[in-house]
Amino acid sequence: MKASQLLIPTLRDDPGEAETVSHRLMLRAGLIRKVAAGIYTYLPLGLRVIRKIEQIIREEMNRAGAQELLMPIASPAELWKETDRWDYYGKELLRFKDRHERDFCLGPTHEEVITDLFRREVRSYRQLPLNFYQIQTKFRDEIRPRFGLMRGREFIMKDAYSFDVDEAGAKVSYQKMYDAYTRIFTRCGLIFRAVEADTGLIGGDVSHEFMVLAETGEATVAYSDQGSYAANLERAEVLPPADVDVASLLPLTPISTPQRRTVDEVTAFLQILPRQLVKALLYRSGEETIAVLIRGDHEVNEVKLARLLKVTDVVLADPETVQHVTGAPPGFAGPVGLRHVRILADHAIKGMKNIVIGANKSDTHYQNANLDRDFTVELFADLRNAQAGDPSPRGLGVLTLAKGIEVGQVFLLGTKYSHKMNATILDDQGEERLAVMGCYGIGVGRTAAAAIEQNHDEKGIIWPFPIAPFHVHLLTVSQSEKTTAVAARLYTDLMAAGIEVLWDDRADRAGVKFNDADLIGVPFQVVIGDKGLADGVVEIKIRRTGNKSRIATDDLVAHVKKLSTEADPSIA
RNA sequence: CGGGGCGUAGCGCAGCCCGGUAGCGCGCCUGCUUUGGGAGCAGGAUGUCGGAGGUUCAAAUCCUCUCGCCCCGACCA
Repeated sequence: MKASQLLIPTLRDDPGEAETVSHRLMLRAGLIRKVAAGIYTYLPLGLRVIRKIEQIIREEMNRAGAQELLMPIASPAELWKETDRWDYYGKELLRFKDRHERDFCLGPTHEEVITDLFRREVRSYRQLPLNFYQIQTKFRDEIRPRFGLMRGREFIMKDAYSFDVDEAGAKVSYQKMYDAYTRIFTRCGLIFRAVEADTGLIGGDVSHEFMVLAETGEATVAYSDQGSYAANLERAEVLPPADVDVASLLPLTPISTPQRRTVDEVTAFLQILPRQLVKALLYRSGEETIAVLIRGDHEVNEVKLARLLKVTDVVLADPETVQHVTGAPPGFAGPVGLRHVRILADHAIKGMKNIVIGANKSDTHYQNANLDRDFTVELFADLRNAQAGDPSPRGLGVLTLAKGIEVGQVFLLGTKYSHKMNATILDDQGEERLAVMGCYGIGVGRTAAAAIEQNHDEKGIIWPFPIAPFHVHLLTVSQSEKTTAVAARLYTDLMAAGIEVLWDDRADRAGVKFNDADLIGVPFQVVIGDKGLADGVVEIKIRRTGNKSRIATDDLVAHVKKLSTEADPSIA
């Protein structure tokens, strides 16, 4: 296509509203424009990238045996009430009423709608397994949309739902999707890891997230430096420590710690290490208050805590509650003499001796507090975040932490939805059985954003070839008749050879075109000008490496074809 | 929702403290020159100063309310 006929509003300056790399570059390169917080228009160039990613997804989903359909974006409240998610999903579900005052919502995900379809249309195990997918706009009224397409409220998602007659079949379906996802993100040119994940609101038992490793990621991934173990930090298991402190018990001693509340303040004041101190944190879960003991240098993992308590979420208690429960302001809580609340502790506490801990009295801590002698713990559990250097829970290597962008997640749902919505089929014995489900999502726009996070330099985007908006950016750096004529011919020839070409035919100066081309990030730039044509050559620049070479005009098409095939074998 | 910040021309910003003519750079339009890494000269257009109310002879500027947006935290593809 010709740049003179496309809206590609590149920006010379960074827009003030964008901080992250992908958000900034998407705005600057003219891929997207904001309409409202977390809601964007995809401009022609941005849409081409989206369509490329969708196409890769479509091919791999089809190859994995899934079938495409399209569900509505508006869905009636009744379906959501069947699974209780009308209440459970909270404010993220954007609700509205139609003219007859009937409740509707914009679909944030489609388990209810697809399960409804399934129970109406599928009767027999002979029809299974089934896997339906769609690529569609979702709406989640996020608390805080941010980073452009990374976390929008309205976003394009591929969601798939598998139905099997039993758990074993569901696992096969799950594995097929896992494999398809691996191929999809590989084809998109991303460096990613599949990690064990928490199941959150969607529910179910087994889940993996596909994380694109990037500094700007919102999630933290813990992975073994030697083994295959990788998990979202929310879920990463921590083994109980092997070593036990064998020191002899010293007498419990109160010590004045005026105004020293935090771990840093107390340890500095007492000249001890954070690992010799235990924090007692009070959490609220519904009406209940729970004390959690955690080593000074560790962090509580609230997802683990909530799972242990079998609740959906826990929050730190407010200062009033702390005062009420412990009799002291926050910063001085401890298990010694603490009554009326359950006391849970991380495994690491078990082996500690002579610890420093809050005394439930303002400006006071205890030294040499000891388990059993001075306080008791109802339950020890894995309640902390993994840290770099922790042994891998699967025994091989130690954990490393990295930031990741979650571009996809797969869930083995089991019968959570089929049970609530009574989605049954007849098995080979003529018995009614609940369908066993899985669900599988990919954030399409987020994948594009993640690709930019991973592929850019100071000049702009460097698209991986398979998802680039165009393959070749043709730049005419002269307005001469000869240059224009050669460019027109190459433009046609390249397209005839199946190459997607963006021809910058604008009357701008060379510098403007070069800079825009580097910003937009099409993999190959072909520069046509009088200088080169005098020698019968054009120049080709590889955006990623910056390497430039001169190619005889007549050899260009074959050369580009070869480069393209190397860059994406699947187009051969 | 809590904390922080910002709304002035298409974009990036100054002006606000200390009330009185709305400004700069880029972009845009016209003409001439230029034409291989964001051109030069000349001329030109563009603002409900986010909105409403108030104070004042006078408000971008002070006060009150309100809306929007961004960033940090709790949620998620």
